[in-house]
Amino acid sequence: MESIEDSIDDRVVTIEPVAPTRGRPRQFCPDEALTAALQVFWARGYEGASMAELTEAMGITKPSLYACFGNKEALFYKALDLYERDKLAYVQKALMAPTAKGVAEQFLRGALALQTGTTDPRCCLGVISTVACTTQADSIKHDVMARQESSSRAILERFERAKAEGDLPEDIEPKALQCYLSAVMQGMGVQASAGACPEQMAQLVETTLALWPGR
Amino acid sequence: MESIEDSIDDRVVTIEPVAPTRGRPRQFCPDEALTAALQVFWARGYEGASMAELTEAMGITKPSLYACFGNKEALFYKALDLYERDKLAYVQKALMAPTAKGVAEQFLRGALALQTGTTDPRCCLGVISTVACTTQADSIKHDVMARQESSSRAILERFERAKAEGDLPEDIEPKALQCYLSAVMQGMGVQASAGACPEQMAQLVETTLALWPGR
DNA sequence: TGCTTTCCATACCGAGCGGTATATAGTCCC
DNA sequence: GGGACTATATACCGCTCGGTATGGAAAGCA
Repeated sequence: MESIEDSIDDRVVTIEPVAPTRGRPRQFCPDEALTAALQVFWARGYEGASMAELTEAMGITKPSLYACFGNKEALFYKALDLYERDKLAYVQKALMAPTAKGVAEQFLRGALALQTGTTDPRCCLGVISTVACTTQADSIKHDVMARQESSSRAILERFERAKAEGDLPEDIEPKALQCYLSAVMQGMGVQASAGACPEQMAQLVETTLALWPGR
Repeated sequence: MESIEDSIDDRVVTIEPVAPTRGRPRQFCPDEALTAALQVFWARGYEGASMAELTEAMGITKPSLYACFGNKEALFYKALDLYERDKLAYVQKALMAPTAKGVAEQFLRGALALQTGTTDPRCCLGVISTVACTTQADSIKHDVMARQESSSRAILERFERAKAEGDLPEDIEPKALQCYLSAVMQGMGVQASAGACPEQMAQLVETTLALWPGR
């Protein structure tokens, strides 16, 4: 299997910045099609989403999909970019909260809102990809893990600053607290995937906040 | 697709209680084969494990597998029984701890030991099955969720008793605390699946215990 | 009106999937 | 020894998978 480095390198959510003026114009909107593809990947995971499902949801045929997006793997990466941009926008805002507890609150409430909404699939796409990609798609898994790692590092740095600023007790290790917060959010994703009711997940968030150390 | 009710109903880990004295004797040990199958399911999930992988790991051919275990679904259920019996034995012991915090500690340390061992796959088979079964295998998913639900109920009842006994603060809801503990353990599974190092996971356990309310 | 270029629709490809038909090998009862 | 019976080995089934070849349709340019 060949790598698709070139299609990974220029990761842009907008597929075709400038429309070619020659030839038959395409009869679908790439952004809308990508949004539909994201819904399918989000609901079924990378390996669980078949090309038949994808093309049907996107409203296009397979040759159109391959011409526009490359292949299944490249399509997933572009959908992942869209996911990060649209659905994970709360991450940047959360990191700017004034205290460590405020950061945790923003993260937990953001994840809760994402996972108890009615329009989008439940669970976190990252959790699905991390746990479910086993057979061939470990390049997918590694990429998703790398993205999660970069966000974990941002939280860690924020918590280190918080400890310096006195938001956290002396006996709390920032790294441990970041792992802990990540674990709670990932656990939320698993429970959402299992169909937990929104009230329970809200209780989970409140409990975590009630037990949070420091301010 | 036909249901396999009959093979689900008589769930026994030991496959054939009495060996038939007639005909050619089978040339493998069903229990050993099932143990090998469990390792494959555990590493790859239900849908990720192919019959080719399973038969190779079990050291038998496909007709032997089908004659002895039924089909892939029945094999998974029997492997799941074995998993619960062998790997989740700590659950029963954990419920008998004297305090709520003791229960949580036993659960967290049991899950930690299971997920940082070197011989077995990481992550929790339940988490894998809950998150990863999307396409056809929702009967698998529902069965796994039902088992998890029964264990959740046992924790809930234990926490209700703990609250009556004064182990938990008044403002802590047992149901919320059970969801919280489950989420932390499921999050541990996700991180183990992502390849987190044992030290980090141990820190996660310690942090959770340090923040635990009550005694 | 050609001609080039790009996109769409249908049908198809090899590979792998879960599952099985068939024939052969091995063990007990008579 | 000869059936009856059961397990094994090989080859195969229909199906779906991701991906593609091919021919025709729609646009700009001449």
